[in-house]
Amino acid sequence: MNTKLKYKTKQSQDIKEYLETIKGVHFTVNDVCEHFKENGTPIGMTTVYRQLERMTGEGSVQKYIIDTNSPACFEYIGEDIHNEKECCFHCKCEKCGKLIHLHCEELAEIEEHLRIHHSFLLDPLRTVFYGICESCAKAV
Amino acid sequence: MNTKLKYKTKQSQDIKEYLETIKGVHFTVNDVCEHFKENGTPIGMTTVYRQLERMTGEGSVQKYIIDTNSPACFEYIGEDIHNEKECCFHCKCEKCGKLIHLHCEELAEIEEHLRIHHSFLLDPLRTVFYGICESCAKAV
DNA sequence: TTGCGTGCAAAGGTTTTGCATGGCA
DNA sequence: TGCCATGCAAAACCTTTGCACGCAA
Repeated sequence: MNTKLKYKTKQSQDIKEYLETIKGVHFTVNDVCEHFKENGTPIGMTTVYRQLERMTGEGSVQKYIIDTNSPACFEYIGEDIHNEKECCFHCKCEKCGKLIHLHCEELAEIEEHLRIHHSFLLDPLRTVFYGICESCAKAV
Repeated sequence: MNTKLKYKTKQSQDIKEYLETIKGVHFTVNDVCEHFKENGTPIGMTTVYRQLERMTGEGSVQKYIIDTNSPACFEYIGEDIHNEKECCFHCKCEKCGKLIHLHCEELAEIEEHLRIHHSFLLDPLRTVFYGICESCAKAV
């Protein structure tokens, strides 16, 4: 599945260039397609899926599955991931569906706690905290 | 969506009875359908979906989304969950699929932290920690 | 009798696959 | 020229929805 890219095609380069501009931001396959459609140089949906799958395998892109009936969510991390020690968590609002990006040192301690006390190696990129966000809580 | 059950139908009772026998084990909608098909009293797929959705809303069933291309995973927790003030977390091993129940006071602090520092009301029943369990980590 | 739950069929949406074409090396 | 990446179309898949029927109260 994680086939290496052997040819440098215009599409794969365009996708990578675009992802560089939205580093750290969540997006869907459709978002990418729309961008290039508006840009005047449309890229096939299948190609986007395949490129993202490849990049996910390489580690430069992270894939999140938020809910059954919403499209998969991706995030471009970049190729220098190994330099960053920063731990990233996600909160998903069950009401409005908003996805919140958390870079919190204190939460990173969870990882340590689980490892030491429960012998469980947490995958922070895959783990999503579900609950109610601030604005939705106020609305009630 | 989370409509209350007003009539006690044979199907909803059968489903609940079956789930009692597989408490704490994860299953798919198809698993439930297959059980009743083999049992000689088939229950429609739609009904299973709707009952599980209702129970998820009530909190007696937890829903997990493991991967994009695999069906949603459910777990029957039971109805006595609300009597427990204890905070219950789940860890899911990404390799063997094992589901680990955690009753840890220290982890309950996450809830408080998210509420105070991030204004996020965590839903512990919905939240799953993903990672690698002890035995799978040793196997590597 | 009232109206809720059921279940079939169909729709809806996301993701994957087959295959011919075009582009990179 | 050889072969990979592309992209259209179609398939595959899970899940939801519409609607008529049957059953619980």
